[in-house]
Amino acid sequence: MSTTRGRIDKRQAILEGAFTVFARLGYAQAGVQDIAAEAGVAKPTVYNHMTDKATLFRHALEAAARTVLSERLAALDPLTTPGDDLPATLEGVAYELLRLHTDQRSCSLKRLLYSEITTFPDALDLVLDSGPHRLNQALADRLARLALSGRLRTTDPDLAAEQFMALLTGPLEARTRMGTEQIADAQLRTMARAAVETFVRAWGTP
Amino acid sequence: MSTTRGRIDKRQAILEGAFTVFARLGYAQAGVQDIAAEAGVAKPTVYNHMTDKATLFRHALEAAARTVLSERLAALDPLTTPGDDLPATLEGVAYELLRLHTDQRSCSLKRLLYSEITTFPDALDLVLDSGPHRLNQALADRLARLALSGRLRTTDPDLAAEQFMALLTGPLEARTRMGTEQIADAQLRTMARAAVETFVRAWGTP
DNA sequence: ATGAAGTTGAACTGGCAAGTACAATCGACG
DNA sequence: CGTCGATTGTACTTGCCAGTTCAACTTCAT
Repeated sequence: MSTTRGRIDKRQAILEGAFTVFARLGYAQAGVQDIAAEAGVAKPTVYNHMTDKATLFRHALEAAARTVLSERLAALDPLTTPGDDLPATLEGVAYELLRLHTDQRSCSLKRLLYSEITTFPDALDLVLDSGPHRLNQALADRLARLALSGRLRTTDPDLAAEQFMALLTGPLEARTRMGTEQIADAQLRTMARAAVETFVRAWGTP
Repeated sequence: MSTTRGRIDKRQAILEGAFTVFARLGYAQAGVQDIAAEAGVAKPTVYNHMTDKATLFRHALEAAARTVLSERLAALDPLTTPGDDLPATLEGVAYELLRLHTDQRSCSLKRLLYSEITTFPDALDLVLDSGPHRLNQALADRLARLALSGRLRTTDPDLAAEQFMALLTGPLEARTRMGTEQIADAQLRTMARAAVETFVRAWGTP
């Protein structure tokens, strides 16, 4: 096997520590030393697992992206079995998505992507392909089912999914000051309600 | 006066050059040397005008933000005298806003903000206060007029403005791969139309 | 036990770039 | 013309940090 597991995989600790430190300081400011410390590991150990600071960054991003995506996909589950009250179900999902979109890891991931897009153009493929694109796809699938069963009037589920997410997460940027400030739970609920109301007014069945 | 103008103000050239280079390479990778070259100026001259690389960055951001904001505000003008066909007017404004949101300077500004938010927390105030917040305000004002004259059914113009912008620019992120790819003009028109259609379905008067 | 693989701390190298010092130059204005 | 201030090129100091080396140490499999 490639890595022995004498202790609980250092590799995992390194990736998590790397993401934490990169998120806190940015790529340039983060020292490999800092990362090693955060992971509870010596600097040479980092270089045992990763050839480069750059590849360390890429792998850390990739791991974080995977986690974030799976969380978001899970949040869509209630849409497969919507109760009698569609708006209520939508609101629940919307709220959950907002919560996930405002948490620490998501915000940091987005910031890191934006910041290093110039120096790591390939990081985009690494993350986006396993990112919003797949989430949109999944949401569109659910919405298509709802349209088929006559509970939505949209003819283009992909567009509907795109707009649903836009209504939901668009206002976040301004309200969280680009992810630097947390938002009260009550306000998240209000935002979810507002987004769903507009969406349903536009595309719901009377 | 603070700066003589023996030649056409170097200061301006420096700020523009700085923004260009910062946008191209990111803060860390951009060398003051590069910036001086881009501005057609010697390195010590840069330090004559700016004490620091950091303050140079701040001033460059601030200047760019001012430009971007004024362009966007100007795009709202048609809403003050909407013709008989409100959706058409909205579409025109929407398209113009999309065009501005996808241009080089806007994208770079957004990227730079996101990337250096950790190292320059104060840059947020510098830009955001003169940024989306004021644009939202202006748009909300226009929408309030429309609501008063019975052409929109919304009761909360601020919310309406927020959602209009969200519907419009939300889909941009995915489609431009976070601002790294340009979008065909025709597609911008389609997106504007889609956003306006949904907005009008939700809040327009029949 | 014993040896292989991995880990550790510390110290070292090398390169890169911020910021500065300085002497030569340029341009404006009296 | 001559002076003053800003500008220029160059070269230097300085600090930082990625990446490496190495010898000592831990862990585990056989």
